[in-house]
Amino acid sequence: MGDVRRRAAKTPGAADKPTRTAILNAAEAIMREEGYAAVSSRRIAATAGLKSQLVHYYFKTMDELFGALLARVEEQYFGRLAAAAAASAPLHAVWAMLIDENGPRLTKEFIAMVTHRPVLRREIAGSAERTRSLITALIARALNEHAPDHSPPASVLAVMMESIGRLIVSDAGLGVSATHDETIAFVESQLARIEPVASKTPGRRAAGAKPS
Amino acid sequence: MGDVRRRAAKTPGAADKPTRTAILNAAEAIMREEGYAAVSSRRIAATAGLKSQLVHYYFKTMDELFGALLARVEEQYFGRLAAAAAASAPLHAVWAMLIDENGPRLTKEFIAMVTHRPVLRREIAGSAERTRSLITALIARALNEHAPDHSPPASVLAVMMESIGRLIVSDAGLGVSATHDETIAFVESQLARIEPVASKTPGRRAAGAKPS
DNA sequence: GTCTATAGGCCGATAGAC
DNA sequence: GTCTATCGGCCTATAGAC
Repeated sequence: MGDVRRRAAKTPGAADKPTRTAILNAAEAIMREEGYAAVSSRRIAATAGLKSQLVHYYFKTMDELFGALLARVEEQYFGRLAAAAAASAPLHAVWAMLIDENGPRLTKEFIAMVTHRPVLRREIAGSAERTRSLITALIARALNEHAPDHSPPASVLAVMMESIGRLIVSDAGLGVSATHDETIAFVESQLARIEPVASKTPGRRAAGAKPS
Repeated sequence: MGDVRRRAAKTPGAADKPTRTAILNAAEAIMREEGYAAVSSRRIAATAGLKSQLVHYYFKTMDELFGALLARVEEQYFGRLAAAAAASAPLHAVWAMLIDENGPRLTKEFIAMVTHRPVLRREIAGSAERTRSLITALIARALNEHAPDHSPPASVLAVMMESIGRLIVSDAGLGVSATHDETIAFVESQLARIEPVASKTPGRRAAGAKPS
């Protein structure tokens, strides 16, 4: 029992076949380190220690491979996003995700790839919209509880949060980081106003005052 | 007189040779429409109506070609930026540039290309820093004249302005534009506070009150 | 499922005629 | 400066043996 011969529609081994996973892992690694343009069936095979034809066995075309990789990356990403949203300080958690290099690196790569490989445009656009509305909802909820004097609408704040995060990550990729510290400090000071952080870890007294 | 046989160091015909220009034009067009990965000597030649070997005559390597294109794009970009900075409402003019699709499209492509072609990283980083400090200076000047109650530092505002602009352009490329109108409206309302727009075109009374 | 073999194409780059 | 000719390489993808 357990494996009742289930049928996968699209590709051999719907998801968790180890070789398939190895292929996607290799593709993701190459994409992250050298950009989407460096991802080829041969490079993938070399990285994963396979023959390049196996790549074509699991994914008929490269478009299909990139689609599968995108799906996997999205799934992980929204999983992490959901976890952040469920944390005690959701906005702070989401913000931490946004300025973490590793997350947006692939996102950026996929967005850039759309110009060259238009097939994935709708999927990527949908993903972007989904992220946007999730963050907007989180901000709206926080605003509802701690409304500051006159605040921009939640949707605008969501755009600001996301865009600043992306620029910081993009700059970091270029080796530019001059004004990041004060930008991050500013964003976090604003976040603290609509989502007060109750010093979670016990033992130390309330955060905020540095002993200097 | 006039052409005293001047020597160009790097490539045949330092700058304004028509074929060279045609090559760069073609490269730029392809890059803009299909992404950096679609730019090849053969595609360039086909677009410009040349033989691909001519591309290699003017640019020994593709890296050199992309470097030359970057230099040209930067020159145009900073020219426009300087003009905007000299306008009567510099921040508004710069903002208009930032959310104009055509400018940042190539910038984004070059930034994405860095992952794949690291040679240009320093140059692109320098360009980014130059833009950043120029915008920061404009904002600082405006803040100095019309200081609002409590404003973030100019450098942070510069990051915000640039990042929001980039996200809007990026979204537009994906076909996402749900919250752009209100975002743009918000940014412009903030800009108007630190850089009042004296209704330039005469005939109508002061802007701001809509007859509805 | 993994292999060998191979077709057919675009790529960067060079050599040499004119 | 522009052309023809060409090398060697990497690419996607398919056919077929095991």
